[in-house]
Amino acid sequence: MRIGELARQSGCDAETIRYYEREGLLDAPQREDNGYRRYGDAHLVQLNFVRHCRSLGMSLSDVRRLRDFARDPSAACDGINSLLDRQIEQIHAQRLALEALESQLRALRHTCEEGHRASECGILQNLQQAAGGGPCECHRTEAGHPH
Amino acid sequence: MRIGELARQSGCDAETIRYYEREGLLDAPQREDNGYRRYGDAHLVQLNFVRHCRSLGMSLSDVRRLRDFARDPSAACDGINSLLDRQIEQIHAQRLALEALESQLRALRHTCEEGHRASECGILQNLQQAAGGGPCECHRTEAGHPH
DNA sequence: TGAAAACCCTGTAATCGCTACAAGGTGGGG
DNA sequence: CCCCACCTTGTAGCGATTACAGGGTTTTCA
Repeated sequence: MRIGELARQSGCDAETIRYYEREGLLDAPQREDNGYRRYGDAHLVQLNFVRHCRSLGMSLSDVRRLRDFARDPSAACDGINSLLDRQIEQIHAQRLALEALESQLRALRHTCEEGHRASECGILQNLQQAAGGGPCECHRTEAGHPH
Repeated sequence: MRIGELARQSGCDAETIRYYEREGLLDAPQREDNGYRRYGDAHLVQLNFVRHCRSLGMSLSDVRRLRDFARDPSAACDGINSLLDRQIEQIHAQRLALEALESQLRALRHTCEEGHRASECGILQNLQQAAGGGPCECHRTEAGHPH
């Protein structure tokens, strides 16, 4: 199949496929006489592998490492396990950070209703106070929360 | 104060400060005869404002918009509120995505213990199966989960 | 006084994972 | 023959920094 067909079957943009080839994540395909890339089913599997890993939040260099493991079936798989452990740890930390962020933003949001002028806006007041070194709703400490 | 001092007081790298100035997030400071930037306390407050908004996950263009609101105290603050609402919605969606990701990764991780060879590694098997169009632990449907 | 360390300047390129061109070649149908 | 869809390579853009290179200036310490 040609690159457009591979793009359709994988749901991946043709330019992204060429990008993966340049980055060494996809084997370079044969070429037709006119220079067009000619792919086989093995390329589709390779590409799905990359997309699936990406959907799990892995970086392209992580995908490259997994591909290397897959090509050397006798190698110890401890590297795979620790790669996943690191990935889980990273996602976990990001999730905790986003949870904190969301509650900070909600606290800040509660300091203003609609229809004010900017000078009376609790949100803006909080942000400006914080910039001046003062306290703010979004970064207040747990102790002493009035709710 | 000079840029190094401002960097120390704000906890922001000097190169980042120059970048903010180029991007119009920080007023251009006066210059000494030798061309060095000379900042006042107002600049520190401006910079803290930017850093605080960034710590809430806002983009630089959002910060610019907030700055514009802060400079026009008589403007309606509805724009500020909806900016925050959009920001909350975005962070919320990201958090949900990360939660799903984390549980997918943990499910995948459980398919392998240490000390195997790569060919026996459940993780790699799952990833390769998924690439071939088959089922995988990380993206299985809720129904029929054996645990 | 003189040298070294620490600071400052501008401008440019790198990061990551794509995405979007520009400028051209190829293939098949009406 | 023309048009449209497809393919090629190469280059530049996104966002928010970070990291130089290649210079000039100031401070410090012996």
